[in-house]
Amino acid sequence: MGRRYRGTGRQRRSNCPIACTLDLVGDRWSLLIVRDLLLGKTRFDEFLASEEGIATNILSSRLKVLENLGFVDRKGDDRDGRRVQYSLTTSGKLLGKLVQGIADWGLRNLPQTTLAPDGGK
Amino acid sequence: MGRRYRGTGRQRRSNCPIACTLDLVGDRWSLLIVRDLLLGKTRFDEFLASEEGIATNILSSRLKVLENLGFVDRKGDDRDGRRVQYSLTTSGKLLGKLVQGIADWGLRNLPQTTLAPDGGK
DNA sequence: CAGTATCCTGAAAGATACTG
DNA sequence: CAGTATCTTTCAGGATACTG
Repeated sequence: MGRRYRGTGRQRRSNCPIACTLDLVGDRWSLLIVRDLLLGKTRFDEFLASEEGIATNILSSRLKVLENLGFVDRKGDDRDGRRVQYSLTTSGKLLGKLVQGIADWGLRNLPQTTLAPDGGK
Repeated sequence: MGRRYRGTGRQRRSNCPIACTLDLVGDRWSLLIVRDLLLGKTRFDEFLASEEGIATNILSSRLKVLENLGFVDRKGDDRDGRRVQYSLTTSGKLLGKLVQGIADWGLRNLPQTTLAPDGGK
């Protein structure tokens, strides 16, 4: 139950908005989860199924961080633990815009990058 | 003299433009160097002086990667090793646009982030 | 000034087994 | 289905000394 406000738990290196963003969500997985949410995925298993292959413990941890940061909303049907749904908050959608910017840049500037052939699922 | 095309040397996890971008420049330091270049810094020592405190070996390594990726140009006065100048290539400036997008997002969405008080140097 | 070369450590990630 | 709990590994990053 360790209290950690920020992202991957790193210390904030400076007040630079770029450095802070990196310290918050600049890890290997967070933005890919945001991507999946943008694509309409809502469930734990769907994130797990993405081709990059995140581990369950990492996914769980990142979802909690994103929730704590106010980017992700978790709707839990808690007595039936099988209907949990994740979605982007308003704030998370703004982060999603940034993720889309990254996608746009990647598509234009990195050879052999393509949008997911599964069309979002 | 190990040959590594990509960024931090990670394997490409997928063809997703977001994942590839992260694998390429999604580490703790690369985009901060791009930031410094945007701010007009050109010399090794200037990057070292940034408040986040990058180590010499990491800086050296990242500059090489960014150069190999075509984002950074190194103008070396090689017999006088004291006049090396780094700058963004055309391609690097496009990456710079992405970095600015991150800065904008950070400024709007992360409390207590501010632009560098040193005004770019 | 602009790096290289080592050594070392911690934390992030990965693998796996298990649970309500 | 949606996680938790461990254990292990790796490797990116940090510290430091040295060099042309």
